[in-house]
Amino acid sequence: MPDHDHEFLLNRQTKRRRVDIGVKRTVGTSAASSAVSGPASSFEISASRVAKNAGIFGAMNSHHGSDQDMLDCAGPQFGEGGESKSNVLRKLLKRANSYEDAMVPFPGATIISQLLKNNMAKSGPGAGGESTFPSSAVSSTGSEAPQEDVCSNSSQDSPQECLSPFGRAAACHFDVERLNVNDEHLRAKRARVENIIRGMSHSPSVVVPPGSGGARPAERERERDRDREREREREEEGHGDGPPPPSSPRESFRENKRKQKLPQQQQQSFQQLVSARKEQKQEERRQLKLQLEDMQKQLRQLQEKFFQIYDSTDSEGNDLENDGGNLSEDSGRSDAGIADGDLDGQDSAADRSDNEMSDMDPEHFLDRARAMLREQSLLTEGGKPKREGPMRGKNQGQGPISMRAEGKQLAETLKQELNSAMSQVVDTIVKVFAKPPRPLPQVFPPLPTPQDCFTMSGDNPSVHPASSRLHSFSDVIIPSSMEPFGGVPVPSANDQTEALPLVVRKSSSDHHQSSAVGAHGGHHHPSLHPSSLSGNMGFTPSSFRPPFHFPLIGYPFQGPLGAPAAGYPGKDRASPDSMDLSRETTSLRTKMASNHHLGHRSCSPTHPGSTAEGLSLSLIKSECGDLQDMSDMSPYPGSTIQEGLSPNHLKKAKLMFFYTRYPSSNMLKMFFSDVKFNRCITSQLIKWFSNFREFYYIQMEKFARQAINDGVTTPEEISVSRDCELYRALNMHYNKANDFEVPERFLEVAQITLREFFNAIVAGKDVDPSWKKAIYKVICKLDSEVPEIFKSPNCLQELLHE
DNA sequence: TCGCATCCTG
DNA sequence: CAGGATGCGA
Repeated sequence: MPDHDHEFLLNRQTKRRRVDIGVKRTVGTSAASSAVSGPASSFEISASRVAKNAGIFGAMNSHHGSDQDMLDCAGPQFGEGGESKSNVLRKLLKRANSYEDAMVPFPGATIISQLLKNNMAKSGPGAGGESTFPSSAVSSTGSEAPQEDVCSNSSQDSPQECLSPFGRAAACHFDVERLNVNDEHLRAKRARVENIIRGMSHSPSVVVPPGSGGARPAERERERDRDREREREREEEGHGDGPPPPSSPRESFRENKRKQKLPQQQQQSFQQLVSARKEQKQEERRQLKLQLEDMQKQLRQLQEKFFQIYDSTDSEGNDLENDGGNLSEDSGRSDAGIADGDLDGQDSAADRSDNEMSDMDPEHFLDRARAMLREQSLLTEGGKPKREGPMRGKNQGQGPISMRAEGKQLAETLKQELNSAMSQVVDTIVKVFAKPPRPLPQVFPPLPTPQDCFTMSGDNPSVHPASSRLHSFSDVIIPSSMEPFGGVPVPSANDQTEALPLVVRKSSSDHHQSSAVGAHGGHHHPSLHPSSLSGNMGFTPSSFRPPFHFPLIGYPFQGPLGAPAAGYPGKDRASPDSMDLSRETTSLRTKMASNHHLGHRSCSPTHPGSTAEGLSLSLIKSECGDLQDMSDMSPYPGSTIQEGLSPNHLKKAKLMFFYTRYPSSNMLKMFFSDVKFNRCITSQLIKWFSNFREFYYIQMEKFARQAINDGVTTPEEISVSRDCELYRALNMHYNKANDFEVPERFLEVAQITLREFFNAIVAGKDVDPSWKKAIYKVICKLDSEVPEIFKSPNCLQELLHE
């Protein structure tokens, strides 16, 4: 919006300030904090999170467990070493995130290298007192391997390792002979475990976050080379404390790191014990890793099988024929997949042979799945014997075959379910909208009290009171026919076009539907309703009611109403109006949902006036109890309720202005009985008349002054006729089409008003800022009765066709 | 304080 | 014609 002048701006700002205050209050803390410190703090939060994640990335153990780990790590130092060590290991392996998750940030080779390196370091030269170098420089993968990396590695490795540098010193004292003896063994083990880990990191379930230094194939190669170098290095170091061979700075850093871990002074026996335990643990870890790897393998197999199942469901039709062919293909595929993601070839066979037993686990699982599927098929297809998997000649191929069949069956079952659900939904909808005319439930205008609602629907005991209540809409009665929709707010039910909610209650509510569904039918075209529902109210959350309510034309507010039936063909009468409405839709500036295009016709012939007039009645009754018998008085029953004011309503209001300049809200409700009244509608109508008056008085003042300027001296000289300028202006404003004969009384009132203005101006009262008030007081008493015809929602047609 | 009416502005 | 601001009366 353009800002015009300072005052406007000021006003705006004032208002805005108010709003902002409110916002501050509601959004309050976050807004205030975000003003200055908010972003910073949030950044800090996220930064800390990142740090934590970095911890996770940098360490096998996330920081959640680090405290405990540290405690555990500290344990051995105080004497309960063995127990806690194995506990730590178990804990590590049992971590909720699973081992492989923890491994993720670690290139498998690196982990193992680190682990083994730590182990080796213990058997490395006892060059104590070496300077400590930043461990980050040791990173073999180029990823920043922070100190905690080492620590957490070692924490998983051995508790003592966490106690760097002093605690580590204990662990890092070593036995040279033992190293020599174990070196080869260790190397072999290491290679093996590295391969395992590589295979793990190949596994599809192991996602190596990009940029986290994950072991990519090329990197792995380099890694392995580096590790070999390291081993060579260690060998050299192990045979003598000679100067480290000339190596790259990286290598020297690595060595320095190793030296950093070297002990200063420790008792040999304890170290030996520790070393022995380390060996044990190493073995244990290896076993565990192997197990883990096997489990991963099984997981992959499972994935393969499920993929096959879904493939078969996707391409059903030819899978029966192709099953045999696919068998080998599938088995080959799965084998290939395993081998591909597995162990770089070497050791894979041995590792797999280790775990043939555990291969049974997925099979068990699959058996269970098959059993379930069979059960399902029996239930759904009357126990048709299903083709069982043939003899289990091949372990790999058998699963896919039967799984294909079962998967296909599963797919069929699902399809059947979906089809039935969909057909149910469709039937429901068709029933709802295509049933023969029955008493139409109608959209209620705002019902201030539930009693009104009951009054209206109370005549019919079949209408559940609750169902005719407001449900989730504050001002809309959801007819009982909506109950089949799960009693959920209609908007959501319509918004969600999926069958889900419907399906859930389809059968249980079916007869509800059949009884209540008919209430919808009427003259509506079936196709009309979905659009109206989805387009106008579908997106309206039940908790949110727009200021100008969505139309519920399709849902007349009331079901079978024993109310007076006037047998009025409302549709015929209303349709012209609705046509007008649809023509003028675009010009309508009202914010309410423009429901007029559906407009004005959902009344049934049998229960016509009871809808609209009864509605207005209920409204009026709620606010002024003396009008309860208006339904009998109303000669124009038979229209439906609109949720908003249409251009025709505006036109009608303008015409009404010829009779009344100060209509009461009750009068408005009476005369706009086809509108579902609420506060906003009332305000809008009042505003309309206020605007009419504004224009009217402006014209009066203008012409009064003009008369004065023209030399008129006495009010008697002033008269308002149908050919005077004033009349034309007014007529142009309120009766633009000039298709309404302005009542004579209006001319009189205009004349009186003009003279009042004239007198006031002549008397100089216009210096008083509120000088018009006296005039208003006079004019407000000049209202005349508005013809009854204006009470008809279709008065425009009637009036304009007369 | 609320509702209404007017005034002002767009 | 609508929205906001303001003023006034109950």
